[in-house]
Parts: sequence; structure tokens; C-alpha cells
Amino acid sequence: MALAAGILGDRWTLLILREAFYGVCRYDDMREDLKAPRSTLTDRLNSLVSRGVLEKRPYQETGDRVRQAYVLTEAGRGLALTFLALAQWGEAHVTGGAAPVGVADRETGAPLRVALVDAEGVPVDPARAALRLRG
Amino acid sequence: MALAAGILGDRWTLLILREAFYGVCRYDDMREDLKAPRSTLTDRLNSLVSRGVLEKRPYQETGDRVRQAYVLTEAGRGLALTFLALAQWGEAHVTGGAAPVGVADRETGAPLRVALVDAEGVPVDPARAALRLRG
DNA sequence: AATCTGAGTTTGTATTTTGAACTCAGGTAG
DNA sequence: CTACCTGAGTTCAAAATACAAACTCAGATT
Repeated sequence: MALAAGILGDRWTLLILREAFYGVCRYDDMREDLKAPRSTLTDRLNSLVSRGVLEKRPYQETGDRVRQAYVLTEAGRGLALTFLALAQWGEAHVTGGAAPVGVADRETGAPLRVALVDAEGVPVDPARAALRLRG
Repeated sequence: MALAAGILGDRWTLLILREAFYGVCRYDDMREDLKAPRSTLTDRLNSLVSRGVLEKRPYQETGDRVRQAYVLTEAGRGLALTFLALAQWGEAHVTGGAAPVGVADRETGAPLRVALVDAEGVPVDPARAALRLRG
């Protein structure tokens, strides 16, 4: 987990990934949303690409030259649960008057939440969880 | 969620909280585990306390003076799901040869995992999730 | 030929981080 | 009483990072 912390433990990185989850994938769009300095944004994007969380994908809008889009890789999409859990926590405990967001099924609109479950999918109280070495 | 990112978006903060979840609560123990510089550790601990994620609690070992322990508050314990999701991701996608850890029920030892569930607790594919404004 | 745009790079300054040394309070040994 | 030890910090100068603003570059538009 220290490795994961090394990847995500950065102010901008978390925000960049949030953008990516929202579907923003262009440099200048991110820069405008986040108001991040260009050099820092470039640096963080490169580092996420080199870590395999984002990938650069060429795209072309008609009548324009080829550009690069930054999109989540399979590994990057795997962070969705972590982000949803974080968003859920933020909403429950930070409540800085920010827009209250919730997680919902994108098709049915049914409310969803992140939970700890056992092998059969039955929810379990998080207080019961412990990290275990496996072997 | 930007607020949450502001709290957690820091290399040391994530590691400090991991220590807290492991039950380490003394300044010098954290310092030794993390090899963090003293001034940085002091700064991050204070900031976590002021944000209500940790609290300072006085404790006394017999034949010694009173000292402060840093323990998770209710809000801090609420981050458990986020951390478990992150650990699960790290194990699945970072796999840097680090110790493979899993989440298990601390009493029964049964393996657990973090999952997205609907209102009835039925697991749902994370790809179906979308952040929604509520109101 | 001049201008615009997205996506960077460069650069010089401001802010943070770091490690090493110092402090302080209370406990223990001689 | 004096000297020394320990946990938990402060202080401080040096090194690393982040920042804003200006510059670059390639292809599209006027």
C-alpha cells in the first residue's frame, strides 16, 4: 500500500484522477478546471502515464491536427471504488457545504454505496476488517 | 471531494493514517516506521487533528509522565473503507512485489472485500457507478 | 503573412521539505 | 543534588518542489 500511497499521495494527482473519472481527458480542460500550473500538470500526467494509471491516446477532431488524450487504463479504472469510497467519506464527514454528491447507477439512477462484504456479498461492518498478510 | 483531496492529498498524510489504522499512535513510533522528518510529521499530525481526523488523547504508562497519543476519531475511522479499497487496488494493480495483504474479518478470519452495492446490499459492477448531484 | 490554439517547455522566484542540532519536562541512577 | 535518558517536539540552513509568467512549436485559419 505504500506504493499506492506513493502514486496517489499528491494534491494534484487526486484531482487529476477525479477529472479523468468525470471524463475530462484534455490537457487544457484539466488545466482550466483545476487551475493547476502547466509544469505541474505535465509532470503529474506523465507520472500517471508511466505508472500505468493513465494512457495517452491520440485523437483527432475534424479539421484539426492529431492530439493526445489522457484516459484511464484498466488499472486506473480500478481506482473507481477507492474514489467512490473517498467521495462517500467526504460527503459524510467533511461536509464543507460543498455540493452534496452521491453515487448512483448510471442507467437506472438507483442509489449505490461502497460497502465491505464477505465472500458471499453480504455486507459486514468495516470495524470488523483487519489487514492480513496472506500466504 | 476536493475538500477530501485537500486533506488526504499528501504523501505523508496517507502513510500516517495507515499507521493509525494499524494502531500505531505514538509520535516516535510513527517517526521510526515512516522515517519521516520530525517537523513534517509534527505538521501533518497537527493538521489531521485540526481537521478532526485524528485526536490527541493523553495517556500514561506506569512510572512515566503523561504523553499524547494520536488516535482516529469517528470521522477518521470512517476512512477505513477508502483505505481498504486502496489497499485492494494496490494489491491488484501495483503488485510491486510488496507483501501481499488482504482484508479479513478480524474475528473469524473470513476474507472480505470492498464492493459497490445497491440499496439492498446486492453487489453492482463499479463501471455502472456515476457521481450524481443529489437534491 | 499574420494570427490562433492546444499542448507543452523554460526560467527565475517563492514555498515546502528535509536532516541535523537543539530544547524541554519529567524520570532514573549514582 | 548532579548527570544522564527518553519522548515529543522546535529551530534553522540547505535542498528540492511548486509556481506564474513568458516562450516555443506545429498545424489550421484569416
